[in-house]
Amino acid sequence: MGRGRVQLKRIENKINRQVTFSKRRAGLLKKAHEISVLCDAEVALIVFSHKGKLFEYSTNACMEKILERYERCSYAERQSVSPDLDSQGNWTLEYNMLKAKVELLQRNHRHYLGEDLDSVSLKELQNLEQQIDTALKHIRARKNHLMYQSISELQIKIKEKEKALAQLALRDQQNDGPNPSSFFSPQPPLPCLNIRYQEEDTEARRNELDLTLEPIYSCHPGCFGT
Amino acid sequence: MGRGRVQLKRIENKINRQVTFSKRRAGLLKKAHEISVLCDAEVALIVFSHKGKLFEYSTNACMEKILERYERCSYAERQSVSPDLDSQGNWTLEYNMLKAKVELLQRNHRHYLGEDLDSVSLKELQNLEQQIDTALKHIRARKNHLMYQSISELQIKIKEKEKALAQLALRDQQNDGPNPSSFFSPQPPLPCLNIRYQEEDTEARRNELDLTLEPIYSCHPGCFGT
DNA sequence: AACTATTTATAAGA
DNA sequence: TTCTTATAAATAGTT
Repeated sequence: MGRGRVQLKRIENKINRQVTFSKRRAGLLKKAHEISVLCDAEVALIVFSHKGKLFEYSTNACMEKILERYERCSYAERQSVSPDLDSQGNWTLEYNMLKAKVELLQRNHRHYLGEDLDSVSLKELQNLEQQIDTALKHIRARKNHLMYQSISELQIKIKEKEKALAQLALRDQQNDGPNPSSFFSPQPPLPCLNIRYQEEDTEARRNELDLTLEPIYSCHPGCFGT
Repeated sequence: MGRGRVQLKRIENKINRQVTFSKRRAGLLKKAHEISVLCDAEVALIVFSHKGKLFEYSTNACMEKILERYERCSYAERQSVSPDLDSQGNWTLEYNMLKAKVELLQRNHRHYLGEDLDSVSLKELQNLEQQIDTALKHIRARKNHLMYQSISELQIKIKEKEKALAQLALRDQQNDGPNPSSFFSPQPPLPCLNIRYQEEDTEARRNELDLTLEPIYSCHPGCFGT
């Protein structure tokens, strides 16, 4: 488009190059705008001149949005290109803080399990020991509480059963006349608690309330891999 | 450029729009490439079709570099553009996973401290108790180990001091002739260990090795605020 | 996808 | 730079 064919190679003449740059830049921006309007496309065009001057066009003048969209879309294609420096500003700060937090918590976690203690000082060990000792007391207290609770519940249940049986026996007696076999004495409370039943019951309740808790105390928590 | 003038407005006919988009897109990419080569310019061109498909051109195929340069250059112009939404695409996923991890770890943490046990089932309490009991044993073993170690070190130190004193006494004796006062018996090992010294010594070592450990076991770890 | 009549872009010159 | 103009390129509508 012009007098004489154009070879696709750098224009060596500085003046010519500058002139051509101005003209073609205008054309390029115009065409970018046109396709954007005509075809309802989103376009971002960034041009740096040889001397470093910046020219840009973006649909609806929201360059950032388009660049963001670009990063999102192109992520699927590239696998691990470093993310926009731009985006790193706030995100990476918080992200890295979170990461540090996780690491600290995990180390913490190991220490609470009595692992990786080599780097822990004597003073810290003493603190740790005291905290864990306290924790153990709380846990045992809570456990005892739960067990006493279940004992009470079981005893109440047994009493209800006894009452029901007694009423049934009474009715039998009224219907069939006196019957010595129905005059059994109330059963004494079971001396041996059915702890197994208690466990299952409690676990069932837990599963209703909090499904995510299960793996926490397992020895190999899947989601906390190194 | 074509049969009939083109109005700068969205092409309503879907087929037409799609065709025009294809043609003009090719032209635009070509022109972007041409200005890049002819004028030694750096160009980044991003086009999203109406349907969301991404097309791009960038000088030397280094889009990220150019976008970074753009961000750097345009930063001076804009003052406070909101952080990239773009970055959110990939980031938020990982970010949210991290956040969940932190929450889980923190809950874990509280449980290991014997707090917030209301939602923990009896079975879990038993696991927890056992794990913490084991941990406590490890911690106490490690603590004992450290204390025995420091006892040994202190005893060695004392022996060395004794030796030095004995030699000094010997020399005094040789230089000044026999002197009954220099014939003191070696000091017996201190019956009471100077634990305070030990603590400070250990803490000093810890501070060299690991500055970040300090707040872990305090009751109000600053960086773990709610 | 290919063709072609036109419009547009632009290289060179002023 | 900007304007002009001859000509190359791009492309709208058609096949």
